[in-house]
Amino acid sequence: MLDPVSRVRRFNRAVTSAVGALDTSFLGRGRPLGAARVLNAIGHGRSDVAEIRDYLGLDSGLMSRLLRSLEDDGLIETAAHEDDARRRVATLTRAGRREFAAYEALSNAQAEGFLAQHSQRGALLAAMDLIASALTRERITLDEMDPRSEQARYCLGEYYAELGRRFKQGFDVSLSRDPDAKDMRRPRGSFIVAMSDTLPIGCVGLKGTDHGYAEIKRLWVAPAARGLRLGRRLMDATEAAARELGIALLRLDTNSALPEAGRLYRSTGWREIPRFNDDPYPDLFFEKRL
Amino acid sequence: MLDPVSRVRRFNRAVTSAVGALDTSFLGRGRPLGAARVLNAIGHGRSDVAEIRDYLGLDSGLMSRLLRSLEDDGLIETAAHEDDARRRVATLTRAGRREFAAYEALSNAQAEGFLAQHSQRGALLAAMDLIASALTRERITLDEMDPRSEQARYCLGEYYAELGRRFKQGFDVSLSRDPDAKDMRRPRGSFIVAMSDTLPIGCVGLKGTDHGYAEIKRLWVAPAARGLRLGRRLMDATEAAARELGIALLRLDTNSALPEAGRLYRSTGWREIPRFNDDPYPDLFFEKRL
DNA sequence: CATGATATCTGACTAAAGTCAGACATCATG
DNA sequence: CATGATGTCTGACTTTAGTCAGATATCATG
Repeated sequence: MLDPVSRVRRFNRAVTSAVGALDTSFLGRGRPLGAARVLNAIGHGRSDVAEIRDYLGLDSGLMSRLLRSLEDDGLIETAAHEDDARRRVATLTRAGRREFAAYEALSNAQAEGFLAQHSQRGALLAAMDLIASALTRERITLDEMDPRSEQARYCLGEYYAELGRRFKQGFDVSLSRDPDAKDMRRPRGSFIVAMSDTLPIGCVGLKGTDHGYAEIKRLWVAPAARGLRLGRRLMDATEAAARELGIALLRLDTNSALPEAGRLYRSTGWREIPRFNDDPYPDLFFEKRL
Repeated sequence: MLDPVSRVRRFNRAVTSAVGALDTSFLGRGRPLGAARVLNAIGHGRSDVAEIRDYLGLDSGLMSRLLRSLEDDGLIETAAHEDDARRRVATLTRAGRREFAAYEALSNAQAEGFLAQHSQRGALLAAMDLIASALTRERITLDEMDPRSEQARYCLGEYYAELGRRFKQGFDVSLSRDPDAKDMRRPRGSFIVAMSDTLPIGCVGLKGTDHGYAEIKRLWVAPAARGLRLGRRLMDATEAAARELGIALLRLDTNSALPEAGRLYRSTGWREIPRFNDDPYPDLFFEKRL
């Protein structure tokens, strides 16, 4: 009935009017949208004036006036940046925090209302995650993190849960050779998390060993981020980290129940090799020389 | 990592900036957004001025001025409505059609660009359909149509395809008792299609018989529209149509491979009865007295 | 055919958003 | 410490969007 482009455009129309409705609800607090947006940006932790201006795409003159109007209303205070007195930082006053909380309540109510009208929340949220990830694709960052960080542990938890679903025999991490965190930290290795906004959507570990090679472990991409070629980006980033650490040979193991992983490795210069460990889960083994 | 409300809000943020970008691309043609929107509404076949005003939510004074500016630019012409000289209808001139085509090209390019950056189109489009249906929920209409209409045939095709996927033995419509179109037209029966925008997203047929009852056939809801309680709305509408036609007893057959259908019938006053036909596919039979 | 309702248009506004040039203080650099 | 770059601010605009009170023409109705 509809070709793909028409389907995207139907989505655009639907979403345009929904965004308009959200904006209108913000006007209910008697403040123009521009000022409300600046207040909310500050409330969400963007204190640096230049950063807010950049985020909202505002002219410096307009930005200055919006800040002044919020200041006059007693909602924010501005001060010189402590490292650079040309820059200004804005913070909410007590009244500003109250006002910000009111906007937050509006946003939350809107979101809850939307969820409440739908009886299949899981599918709806999964669709929203997928689209949010696709739309913010250029803003996904790959950050090297401690494998014990909250973000890393979240990714690993999701990864193990997915293996449990996809392996016929399930997955019990205690039976697998769980890499020691310190093997995935500099200088022995590395752990990279892909972040979209504040949401971790993928990870990969580089585990140093004493056997003349390092291993790639825990490559995972959130279902919502699949199709964005994030797996490849994560692999490229780990290989770059490995080169930086002077690692010349990489190995990894995987399972044929994860065909997309095998395809990725084969298409990016990895060569299948015989089993090189006795982990019970993998049945495919690869190697790549850097 | 994220609770449902935060996930919805992440989606809102992503979408707000995407919508803003689309608006900005429209400004590239040197015309304010308001005028561009009116031009596009006319291009998409909304000729009646009041209808456009209602669709875009514009004040009559503003609308009038926007029309005048488009007219001054030679892009549209307005004339009195042929049935009611108070109303005006707007049509594109040759130059207007050219300009509209340029906007269409921008929209299409944007949609294509978005699709092109994603390697799992099917999943992305399914997510967009789902969200578009959820967002336009209040604008879904149930329209009685000829079962031979394009919209009805599209729904039936999707319905058969889904049965093929969900029945272990597949589904061959020629083996099933395919109802005659005239049995699903007034005065013997009815066929209702649920429309979202111009997209059919569900259907149900009421088939008149000569056995003292009518049958509900072909109840289908598009995957993108599930969770909106559309199945129930469709059933309510058919039952209303049946009452109108003086039908006192309804029957239907279904299959236990479609558990959501069974749940719907049981929760809306249907009573399971013994097999009443020799169709090879159904294994569950229901009846409801009106 | 008088009357009230409806659809559009015009004039006279206001508010919000955005633009631009230049002023000013501060910073980084040689 | 002179110089050019940077970040913010102010004043003086323009454009866009939106509001509101009539004016005008037409329609539906009794």
